[in-house]
Amino acid sequence: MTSKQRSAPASLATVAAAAGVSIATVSRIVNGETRRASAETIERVRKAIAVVGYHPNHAGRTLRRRESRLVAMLAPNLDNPVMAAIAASTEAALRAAGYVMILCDTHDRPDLQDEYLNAMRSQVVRGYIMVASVPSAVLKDFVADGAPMVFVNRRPPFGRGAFVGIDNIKAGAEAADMLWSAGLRRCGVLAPAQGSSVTRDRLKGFCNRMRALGVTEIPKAEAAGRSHLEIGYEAARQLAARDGWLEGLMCVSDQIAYGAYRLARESGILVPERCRLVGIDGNPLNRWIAPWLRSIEVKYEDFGQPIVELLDHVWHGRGHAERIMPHGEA
Amino acid sequence: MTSKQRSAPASLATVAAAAGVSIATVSRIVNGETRRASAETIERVRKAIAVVGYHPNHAGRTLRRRESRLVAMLAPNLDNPVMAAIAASTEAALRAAGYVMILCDTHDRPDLQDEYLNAMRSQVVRGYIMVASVPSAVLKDFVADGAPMVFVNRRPPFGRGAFVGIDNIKAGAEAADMLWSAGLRRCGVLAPAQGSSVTRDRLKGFCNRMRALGVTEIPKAEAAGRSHLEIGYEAARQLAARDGWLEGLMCVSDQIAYGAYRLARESGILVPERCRLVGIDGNPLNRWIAPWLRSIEVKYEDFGQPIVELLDHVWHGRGHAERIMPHGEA
DNA sequence: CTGAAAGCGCTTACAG
DNA sequence: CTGAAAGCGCTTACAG
Repeated sequence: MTSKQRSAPASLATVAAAAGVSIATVSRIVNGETRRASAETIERVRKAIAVVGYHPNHAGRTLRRRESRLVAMLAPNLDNPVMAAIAASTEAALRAAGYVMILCDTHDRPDLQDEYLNAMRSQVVRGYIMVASVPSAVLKDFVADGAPMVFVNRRPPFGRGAFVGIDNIKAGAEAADMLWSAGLRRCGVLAPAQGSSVTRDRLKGFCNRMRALGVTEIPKAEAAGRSHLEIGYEAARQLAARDGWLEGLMCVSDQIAYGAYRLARESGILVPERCRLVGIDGNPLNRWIAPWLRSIEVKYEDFGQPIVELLDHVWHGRGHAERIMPHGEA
Repeated sequence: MTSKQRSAPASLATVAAAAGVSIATVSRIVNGETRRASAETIERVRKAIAVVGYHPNHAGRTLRRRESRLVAMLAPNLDNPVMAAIAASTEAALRAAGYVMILCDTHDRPDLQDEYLNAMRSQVVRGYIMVASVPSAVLKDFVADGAPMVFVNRRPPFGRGAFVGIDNIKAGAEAADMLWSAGLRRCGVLAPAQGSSVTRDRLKGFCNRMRALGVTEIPKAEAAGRSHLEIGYEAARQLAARDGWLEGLMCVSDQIAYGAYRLARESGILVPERCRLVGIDGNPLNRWIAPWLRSIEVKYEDFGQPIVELLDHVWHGRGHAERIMPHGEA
């Protein structure tokens, strides 16, 4: 109701002039420094703010305070549902704490990660949330500098750092149990080639458990690809070509299971009757359109809260804590 | 290799002192104002920048220039794959043009949309990309103020504005053709209750085409719910209870089709043999795990480029253009 | 209870 | 080719 067409935006000075007080006073009131200020002045300033249509300019505040309310999240691959769930919940938790999240898509590339880290530093962001980070030169510098960071899913590639994620070894073991308890003995694993620590731990947990159960041979296929969907398809193809269709396949992620499913369907293999698929992640879509998939469920929509808590720890210099999130079957 | 542990970051002044020149000179060189400057000075400054580990502080620049390189995208519901695809492609296009995107999740709520619009203005963002915006008080003010905006998918709720989206009426008509050409005559539609213009147009296009083909009765179910998945499930339930299972169902979005699929499966109805489902959006996941769904494909990953182009138009005062994106069958 | 003043880091006309 | 200076909007010790 107040704004003028494209005129210069109102500043503290505008308000001060309109209210007949100093900008210091306006600043205090804007910032809720209400305890020392006469009720009358407060009222006059509030009115002036409404009249001139004042909105604070964070560039000024950031410059002065040498810190902003911005928090950067760097994540690979926005269209991965796991990332989307983490991003959505973190965004909500940060907003509740009075912060604004900047979401950067690194495409899992070290060069883009570095570009964004630099860009975010230039924005004077207050913290960095690294989801599935990748080793890179600038990241190394940031860690060495003690930049406030929380790592999610993948552990920090350099030194120590706050971390939120699940126990992937345990998750892998439970995937093994799923297949075993269904009576399946000849099972294989599908994974991305040169996977992250997440992949490695899930594989390790699975294989160790299987061996503990007495299974000595665990056929494995690793493939490269632009997405886990393609990786799953290709890895399943390699495995089927080599060992035929096994009774069960443990897929390192649900998306890999989707890829394997497609090949099975195209090959006339019934899932889960002829070949059972087990995944990890618990994509919420499963119960709607992939009822054939059993999966170790991870509640990524619960990650936001602990992520923000750990960031708070780091800000207060309380060291690098960890939050190992629970997971279940689904 | 240069950064010190948590010391104050280097500023232009630091560099200037180290290089023995004025901060004006450093500023020019940092900004590539290289034409007027001796090669020797440039070299000296470059060296000093590396030595002190200088990185620009955008708060200072923004304050001075009264504009930033930040662009805000406000979108409902980050975990909707349609939004994810639009966000990812826009982010890439903006980055290529030298901007940084801030992604805000409005949860389709007017109050959050307003909160974010205000917050983004405080960040001095240079433009606003409103994906599926909702009518709200602050949005109205922004539009009246002539804030640089591009609307995506849903048309601007107030006045005129730049727009990127598809021809939803045509898409609805083509969905009708899909069912008709498969020989199906008794078909219904599933939609969200109180849908947006997108929903209305898709419905309108579908019904008009069906009527043109001689179909007089088009059973329709509209349901409310937290997600299109639930809406699809519930709408299908209502329709089946009222009219039994029809030969075909046109679902206003793929997610609605997923919901309907779940009910069909639970009801022992074979899809697509007994009941054919047609959706709109062309979720890339379909070819992997939902081969039973035919869908009008929209290339949301192509939206980023035109969105940034229109933003550019607006910035240069070239008025409010539109880009109607193509769609196809899939 | 309130204000004058310094200064955060940067850009940019202006002078030389 | 380079620099001194003003000023963007804000916060905050300090003085009163």
